[in-house]
Amino acid sequence: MAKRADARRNEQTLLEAAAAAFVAAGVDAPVRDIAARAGVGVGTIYRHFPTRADLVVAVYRHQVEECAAAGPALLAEAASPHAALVHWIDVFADFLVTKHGLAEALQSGDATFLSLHAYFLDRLVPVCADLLGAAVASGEIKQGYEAVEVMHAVGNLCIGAGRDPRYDARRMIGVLINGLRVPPPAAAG
Amino acid sequence: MAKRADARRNEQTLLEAAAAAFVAAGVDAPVRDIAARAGVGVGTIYRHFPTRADLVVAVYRHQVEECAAAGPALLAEAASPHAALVHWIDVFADFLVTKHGLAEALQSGDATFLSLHAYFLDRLVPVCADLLGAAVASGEIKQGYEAVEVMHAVGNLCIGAGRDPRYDARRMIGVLINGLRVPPPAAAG
DNA sequence: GACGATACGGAACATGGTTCCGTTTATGCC
DNA sequence: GGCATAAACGGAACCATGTTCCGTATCGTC
Repeated sequence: MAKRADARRNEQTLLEAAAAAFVAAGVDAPVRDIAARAGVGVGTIYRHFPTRADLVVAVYRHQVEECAAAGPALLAEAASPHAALVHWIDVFADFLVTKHGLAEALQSGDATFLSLHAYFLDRLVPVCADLLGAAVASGEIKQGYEAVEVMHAVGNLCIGAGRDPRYDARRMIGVLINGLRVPPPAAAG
Repeated sequence: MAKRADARRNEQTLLEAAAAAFVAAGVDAPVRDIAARAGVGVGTIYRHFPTRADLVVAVYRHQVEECAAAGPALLAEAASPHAALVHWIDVFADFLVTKHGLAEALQSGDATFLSLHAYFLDRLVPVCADLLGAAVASGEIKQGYEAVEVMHAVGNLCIGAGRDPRYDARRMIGVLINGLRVPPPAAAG
């Protein structure tokens, strides 16, 4: 038999409650808070989403998929592979920066978030690898850098964005990507 | 009256126990563990080090001071301000990378570590600012970047070092710093 | 409407930080 | 040395949070 109707309803309610809680308190929002928002018991959360990572992935799956889909699209549209790469990384960084605590969770090393990390990598590293490869092939980016390390670095640079007004994650990501260019790089300010 | 002798002894014991616990379990080592290592009650820890940040700062103070002192020394010795900057950042990154969980704690945003963050910034940002300023003055580094953001970025890039063998924090820091060079940058591999 | 499978709720448990206070110990004084 | 006092100690108790478990309620079917 398929899932029961109430279960399906609860799963949806939970996703909305979790999304709201994540906005309000970050992806570490207490389980009890999420349960309370959804009007269910904590047991119900664990039944639908055995680990916190499952819940986070479920909440952000759409956006991760959009980000993944944006890669080939940008490569097709943009003026150059390098431009596509820069733009895509901007999309990726936007996503991380606007999700309170997500960048931290991704890199926390906390076992709770291991499968979250894995999902992001599985889904986005191949996309990034294509962009990076194209930019290398076009002679704009140095070869020898792996997509996974670039993603890791960009993800790291997103940490703390919005906490300290003196730190602009996108600006530093720009510096990093500039450091990947083959000389001479654009004299970006 | 000065501090009691047993108190002084305990403080020392605690510092050693904490250092050992930090090596074994990272800077988030449970308070009870540290207390057990030192053979004291948890209350004793809180009396000597009201916040976890105080304890961490006490444990690493020497090394932070050494790092701060290395700045002017490198500037005096190195072939160029840029070389001094690169070398100093390497020293700083080494420090963070070898202290399990320290980079994460610094950027966690957790209130527990706020004063730790503040101590690092107070102590090291001015040093970095001097190096950066010298490298800008010598025409090797683009102007317009603040020491605090560079430090923040470098600290961020140290997160996860040693957890994923595919990620080499120093390599990515190298890319970042290369991105700060005035064109043309060295064609570093 | 009754029955079995499914799902639910929330108490109970585990873990880790933090507080508090009764007890112990060091120190200065006689 | 013995005592009074302040300082310091230990660890139980408390709080917050994640996680498990099972008695109860609900759904879907016959």
